[in-house]
This record gives sequence, structure tokens and C-alpha cells, in this order.
Amino acid sequence: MARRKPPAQHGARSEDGQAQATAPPLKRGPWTAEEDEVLARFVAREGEGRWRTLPRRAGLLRCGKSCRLRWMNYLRPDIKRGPIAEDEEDLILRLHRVLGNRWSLIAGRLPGRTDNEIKNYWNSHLSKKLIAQGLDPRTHMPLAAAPGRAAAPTDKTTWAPTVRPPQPPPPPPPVPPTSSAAGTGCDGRDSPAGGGNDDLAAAMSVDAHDFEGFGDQLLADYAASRGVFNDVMGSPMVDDDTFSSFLDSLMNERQLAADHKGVMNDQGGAI
DNA sequence: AACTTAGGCAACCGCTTTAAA
DNA sequence: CTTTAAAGCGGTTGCCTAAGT
Repeated sequence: MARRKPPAQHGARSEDGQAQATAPPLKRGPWTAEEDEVLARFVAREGEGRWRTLPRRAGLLRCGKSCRLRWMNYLRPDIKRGPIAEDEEDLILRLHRVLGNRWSLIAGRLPGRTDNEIKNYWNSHLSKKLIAQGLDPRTHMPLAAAPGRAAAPTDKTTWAPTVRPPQPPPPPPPVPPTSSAAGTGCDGRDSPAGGGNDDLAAAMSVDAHDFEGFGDQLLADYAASRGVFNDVMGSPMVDDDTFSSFLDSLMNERQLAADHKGVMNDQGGAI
């Protein structure tokens, strides 16, 4: 639907800003059906990766970044089209409360949805919804509750997750015993070696009380019951598997609730 | 019917992180 | 160990469309 501005043709610059003497100017703006076809066919044949050289190999006048983005957000066969369902919306809300604007992580928990799609949906729908409910979309805290809000950055549109540790430098990597998180899926951010789920761990550096503060009993209960959080020094004591199962539990709970609701409705609320 | 405004979304930009040389 | 290239991410931009006047 949305269209990009007419190709600005910012001179002959590669995606990294390196001058290119003789290369034809890169095309920008909306993708045509023909380009989509070329890209999709090429990726199907050669596989993903090596985005930088892909355009040349595929015969596209696009930068590698653009190709990757187009593939990730539009052409991938597993992309789910259509409106965000109610349960998906609910899950996004829950995950955002925990993860903040880690769109790729959130998207990783919603099969077929892209980070860009979720980000857009958040900015255009959910944030307003929360505001309408009197909640700060960045913190999920009541807008009126000023005192607690001090910690939340208000200058930018971004916010660190509710669970961001105050000031101190990020805790040293937990050093997972074995890297169990490698290549977990749709979103590669956490797949390469090293990073692992560090950002997840950072995101989880909060104690259960933070959740109780604004009434998400699910999170609080889970945190308490599983000992996910360590109050001492606010350091996260969660490994990849634990965190993963925690996120899974978000979905499972939601599913259970939905199923339960469905059953109740089907049976007229009786049993 | 014409014009204006707001919302939605695809695409781009710049920065960060990771891997390779 | 340092440098460079590649990939990925979040934020922002700007066009299109629908709704409102």
C-alpha cells in the first residue's frame, strides 16, 4: 500500500556509503512485481545469505540491504498475511511488556509475522490502545503514576523494557554452559555465537515485583514459581532454556485462556 | 465534488554486533 | 589483536488511501 518516495538515486553509493565509480545507480522505492519475482526465484535457488552480493548475482539494481528487507518482510514463503488476530495482539502486548521494543524477538514468537509488521502495528494501533486505557505504551504503567515513571526515558520514542536495569553497566554475559540458543529461528539476532540470549537475559534482569506492580499476575507468578529472577543485585539468573520456556508459557497461558473461553462459550458457560 | 487531515504501512537510514581476514 | 566486511536491528520517513469537512 504505502509507497516510497520516488527513487532519489543518491548518486552512486553502495549501501555502506562507499563510492562506486561505474556501477549503475541503485534503484530505490517500491518493488515491482518483476523484481519480486527475480528475487524470490534467486533466493529459492541459491538460498538466503550473502545479501551484499546477491543483487549483482541476481541481476537486481538494488542494494543488498533492500533485497534482504524485501525478502524478510514480504517475500518469504512463511509470511503470514492478514490482520493481526486478537490472540496475537494479546501476545504482542505481553511480550512487549517484558522485552520492550525488541521487535525481532517479539516477532520470533509470532510465527509468520515480521518485526517490521509488529513494529508498525504497535506504533499505529497498540500504543494508542494503551494510551486510551491510561497506560504508558513504553512502560505499560499507568500514565498517572508519575513517580515510578521517572526511570523511564521520555525523550525518545524508544524505551528500554520495563525490565531494564537502572544505570550500571550491563551484567557480564551469563556464559551459558552450552550454547543452546544458537540458530533458534526466524530472527537471527540471537543466533550467531557470542550474543546468545544475552539481550534476553538483560531484558529479564528484573525481579518479579516489577510485574506485580502493574498487575500482570501471569508474569509475576511464573517468575516466582520458577525462580526466574534473582532479586539479589537484580542480576538475571536465567538461562536460554528457561527464558524460552518462559516466553512459551506466555503463549500457552494465552492459549489455555482462549481455549477455556471457547469451551465456556460453546457450552453456554456451563460445566 | 473538492480539499484537508490522519492513519497505515513499506522502505530506507544509521548504528551495533558479529564474523572473517 | 586489529581491521574490515557483512548482517541485523530499531527508528524514521514519506507515500497512499480513507475519512472528515
